[in-house]
Amino acid sequence: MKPQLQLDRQLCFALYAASRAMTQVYQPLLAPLGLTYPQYLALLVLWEQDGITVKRLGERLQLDSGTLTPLLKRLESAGLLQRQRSKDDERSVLIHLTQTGKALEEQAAVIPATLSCRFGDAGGEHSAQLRDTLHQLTRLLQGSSQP
Amino acid sequence: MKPQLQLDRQLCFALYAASRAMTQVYQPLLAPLGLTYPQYLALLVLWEQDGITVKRLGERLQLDSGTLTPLLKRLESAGLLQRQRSKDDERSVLIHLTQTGKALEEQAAVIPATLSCRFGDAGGEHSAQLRDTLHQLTRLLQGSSQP
DNA sequence: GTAATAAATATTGTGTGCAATTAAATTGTT
DNA sequence: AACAATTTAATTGCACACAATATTTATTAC
Repeated sequence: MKPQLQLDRQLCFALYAASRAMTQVYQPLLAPLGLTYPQYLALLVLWEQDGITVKRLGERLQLDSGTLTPLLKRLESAGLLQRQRSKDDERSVLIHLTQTGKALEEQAAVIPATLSCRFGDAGGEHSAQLRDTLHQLTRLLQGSSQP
Repeated sequence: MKPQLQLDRQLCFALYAASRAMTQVYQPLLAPLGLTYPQYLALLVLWEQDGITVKRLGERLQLDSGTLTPLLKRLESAGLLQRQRSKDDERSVLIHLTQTGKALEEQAAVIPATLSCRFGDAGGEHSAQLRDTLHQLTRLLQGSSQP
């Protein structure tokens, strides 16, 4: 057995397990809103900036059209947003929240509060530091594949 | 706009993005071995402990049979392992690496070295600390859903 | 101004993840 | 022993991720 291959020593597995555990914590909070976790992330972006393109959304979430197109179609048929070709540049598709989609932000607003109640420090100093470390790591990892 | 809903403030998104970025770094290193990233993780466990059950593997990876059964079938048809019902308890399925599956460990062994070369500290103190923090977080998150 | 190139999205196909259900075997209880 | 409850995998169905390709539109070269 090669020690450098032990599962529990792998940063990659620690990330993978933590990310999935996090998703599972969100899932019951999102179910009442009829959202999946990636759909929620997409809406976080749209609540910040409505009327952006699929490309811009993909940049924020680090997801490509292969993932976003069907996801956005589902949100569209749920009545939360509309997709329409840009008139300036007909290659682009603009995403606009509907009133329903905008209104959902009110219900989503309680989620972070619920989580910090449940986990104490979840919104605090410690978690902000971890978050920043992870963002740094992400940049480092992404930088390596595009020299 | 509600500040507590900003994407970049969410620990959950930092995790999600980092985990996917990590997977993408591994992907080109695993492709020559004919492995996907979750398949690699499963093999990490099996190189540590051959002949375990699907249940035990699922406990280590935090994955259920819905994910593992098809994944293991693919590894079986790739000739890396065999699945057989336990004679002691016919509910269980034992997983045994083939010679090919065992031999693959040699090729996989260079992956951690490649990564620490590329990222400097990737195998060092700093990353070990991040890894432990993430494992703690995972335990915290998992504990909350099963009181 | 047209041909080549690039950019944005959509489509296709494969492989996860995971909830929910099913099926079979084992264990516990009476 | 008989039967209920539990355990273990497999199956089904849905929603991502993502590579690869196709399609449409815009930009660049000439």
